[in-house]
Amino acid sequence: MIMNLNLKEITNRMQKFKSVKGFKDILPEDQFYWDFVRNKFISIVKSYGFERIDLPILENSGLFVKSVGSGTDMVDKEMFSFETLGKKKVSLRPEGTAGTVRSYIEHGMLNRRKPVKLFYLGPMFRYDRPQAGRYRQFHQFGLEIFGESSPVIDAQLIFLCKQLFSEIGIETDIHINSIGCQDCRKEYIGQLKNYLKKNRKNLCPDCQSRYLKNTLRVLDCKEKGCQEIVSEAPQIIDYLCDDCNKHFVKVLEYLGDAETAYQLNPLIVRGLDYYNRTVFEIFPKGNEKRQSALGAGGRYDDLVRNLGGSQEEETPAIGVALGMKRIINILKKKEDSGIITSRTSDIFVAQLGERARKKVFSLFERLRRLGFDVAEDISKTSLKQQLEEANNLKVKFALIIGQKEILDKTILIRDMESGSQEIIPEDKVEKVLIKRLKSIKKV
RNA sequence: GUGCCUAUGGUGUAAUGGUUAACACAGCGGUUUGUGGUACCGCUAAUGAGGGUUCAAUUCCCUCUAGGCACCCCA
Repeated sequence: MIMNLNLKEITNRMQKFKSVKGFKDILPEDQFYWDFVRNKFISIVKSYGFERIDLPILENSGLFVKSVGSGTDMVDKEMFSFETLGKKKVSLRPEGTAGTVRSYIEHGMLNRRKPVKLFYLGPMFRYDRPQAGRYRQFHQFGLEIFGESSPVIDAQLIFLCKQLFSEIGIETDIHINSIGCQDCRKEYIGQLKNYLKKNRKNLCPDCQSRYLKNTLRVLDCKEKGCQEIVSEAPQIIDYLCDDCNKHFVKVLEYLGDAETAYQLNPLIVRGLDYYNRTVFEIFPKGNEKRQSALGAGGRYDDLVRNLGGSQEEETPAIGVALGMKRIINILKKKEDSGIITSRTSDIFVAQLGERARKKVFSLFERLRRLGFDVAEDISKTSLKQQLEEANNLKVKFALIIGQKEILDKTILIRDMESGSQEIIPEDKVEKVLIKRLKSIKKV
């Protein structure tokens, strides 16, 4: 019989079968954190009127090319794409908005009462090089609102994000900007190019190419030289058209009234093509490094039409995506997160001998159906091992059934804290347990 | 894709160019088999892979692999 395995030997042997780079298991001991965050988010978001939508992980590659945009790194270099046996080009979704919009159009949701508020959660995939807070499969919680252009919606969504985090004990900084509509952005990019042209020689090599391909991204370059140049650059806010400007001012106004602290950050431009007007990013308080962003979002008023939705009717929209793992990492670091991180129960059912063991089958089920939080370790034979497990589960009472109890039709009830025991008739178990658990909870 | 760093039981750490690689936690078992938490005892279990230098390598060097970090980009 194999007593103990050498894990190294095993992993060497199974080298080829180890988990794929950047793809992680979520182990049982971490599930408490995931459940905690998911449950909180879902319940809050539901009370804000969002409905859940579950979308396929695989979409036609074209969907992302058209929405996120060719020319973005996400689409050009980071998608897990392949051909199906039917020669269709498909990709693992690198983000959630595109699929949600696709579904919105495909199922005629434009006929629903507006605004249509949806939330999703699930894995996304990007072929990035893994590092702190970044994985190739990562989990997002996303919110999308369709059919409402009012700036109050922008403000509400941002406000809601702030609430989500504060409810799980994380304080955040919101960075916000407006990148205008297509028209004013075009105007601005022209101006920016003009300005950068003068300093073009001093830009880093990356920015040289950004200048041509994706001028806006020069704004959030990390190079000192570029930052200096950028600090003097024209800001998009000064080039917003009337409508965009009004919209943005209103958003800030609503946020101000809701006492949601925010920071104007003219350097936020977002890397995806579909954004317009309001864009924002959420950071843990005091930590504004790019890779620690907990979430980001913005308006995408033209995306529905661009993906083939109603051409006559406007479908303005806005959304946000939150990175689950980064959130959980923060919670795990916090000593006092208020999350119970191990399995617990109220009652443990222990047995000694074959007849008692058979009895426990039905007793356990009887108590469980009555709503008790009950546990067992039915494969064990020694009482010692069973009480040990009862202790690990921090149960209040252990029920012990052995030969004697079977014959007498009784049950031994042990108070795990005090160690005192009492023999009670089997048919009174429920009553006694209810009474005792109640009295404990009162105290 | 570019640069840098790391690799010792399941986990966290220690030590060494030379006898049996140490410690803690976890796991398993025991302290007379119908009693957990505390205590005591015992057991299991490691130098990522390959090559080189050397009488001798876990230690020094190279390659590979894996992991991490920063950049890029992003949640």
